[in-house]
Amino acid sequence: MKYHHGNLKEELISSACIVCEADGHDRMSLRSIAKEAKVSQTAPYRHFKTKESLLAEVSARGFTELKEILQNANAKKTLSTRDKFLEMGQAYIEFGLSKRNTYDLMHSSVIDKTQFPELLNSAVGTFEELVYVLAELNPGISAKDLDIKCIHHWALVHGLVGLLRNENLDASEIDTPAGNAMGLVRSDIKSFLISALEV
Amino acid sequence: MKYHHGNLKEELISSACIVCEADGHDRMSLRSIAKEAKVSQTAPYRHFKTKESLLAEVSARGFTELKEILQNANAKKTLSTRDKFLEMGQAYIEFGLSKRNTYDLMHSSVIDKTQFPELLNSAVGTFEELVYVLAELNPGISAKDLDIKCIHHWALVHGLVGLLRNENLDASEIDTPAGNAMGLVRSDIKSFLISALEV
DNA sequence: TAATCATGTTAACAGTGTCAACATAGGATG
DNA sequence: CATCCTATGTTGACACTGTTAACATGATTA
Repeated sequence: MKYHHGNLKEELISSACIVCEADGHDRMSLRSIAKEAKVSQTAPYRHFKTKESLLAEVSARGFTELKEILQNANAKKTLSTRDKFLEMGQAYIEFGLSKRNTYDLMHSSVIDKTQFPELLNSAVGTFEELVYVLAELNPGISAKDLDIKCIHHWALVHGLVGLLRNENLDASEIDTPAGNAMGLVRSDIKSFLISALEV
Repeated sequence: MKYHHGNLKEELISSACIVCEADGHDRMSLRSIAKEAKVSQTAPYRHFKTKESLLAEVSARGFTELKEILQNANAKKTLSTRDKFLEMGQAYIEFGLSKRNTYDLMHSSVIDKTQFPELLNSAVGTFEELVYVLAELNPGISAKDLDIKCIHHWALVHGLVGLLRNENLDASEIDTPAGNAMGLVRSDIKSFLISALEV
């Protein structure tokens, strides 16, 4: 029986990633993941100053994963630039919908990103990947217009994820225009992106 | 000294609205708002089954207020349809930025909207207001295309609020393209909307 | 007047994040 | 090799949380 765990920090983070995605970050307790690692309830405090710090780590991994996904979409050499762009949009939305709770955490206000510079960098990194395609897609565009275009498209997919995820509009049994349209969009995200992004 | 309060339910709700906006819904405790109403910590349970029910009420009021704001923007008779539409977009974003924490709650997953039909109705109501302007702006459009257009524009403003609110990208001292662009957009939301909505 | 019932209170439970004080092990230093 | 330091673990405690059960009160109604 060893007193020291040896790899506790890493185990806590990866455990937290799993629990966060499964239950949501607000239902995750430090104590429970400490117990899962078969360690006392205060052991995590040797590696994370607060619960928020651990969550920041989980969030950062989410951004890293998202960035990789976007890079992969953008790296499909057989596709045209336009199609790579569409692929990225779809990939982004699919990430938001499948890693629902992680995505929630990534945009949650429980973590003050200004206090976690690395996390901020990860978040910013996602944006940069978008800059590359849009620059390729709009040759000769000014830097300012390019940035604004990025915000525009980022906001669109981010907002769509939010609507599809949070509102439960189409999951409800109530028959509403909003719900019906939401279901329509969800069933064919690519068509929606084509019409919305106008590319 | 009266044993019965007389108007506790209403006072709890309005108190919760204030605390939620001030501190965020996750930092609000039932006990604290009970104390604020000078009532025992379990008194709220005579009026709300759970904390979630009280938050649902707060959320519903947020949607109602947002709907009124949008209606007001849409009711400015001196404006053209196009300008009314822009006005609505701006009003939506300003609401999201000024009532930051309330907006957070409204789109938070701590409330399962399917369990609160009235809340779902309120949320859907916001959407309907958008349908009216867009129908006026696009005469002859099919119902399906109209709904999809609504989602498109709703997602855009919703997503923009999310980016401007949560990321802290432009508030950070780190100089990044994302941060700079975010500041740019924030400083002139109307111009952004004109370019993004392409109306 | 008497009974009912909505609305309040008190006491308690299990669970939370966090801190202070203590224990142990393994590497660095003499 | 012996000793100390430091990183990393444990135990115990504190104040706080949502929630329930059991009881108290007072207004409405039969």
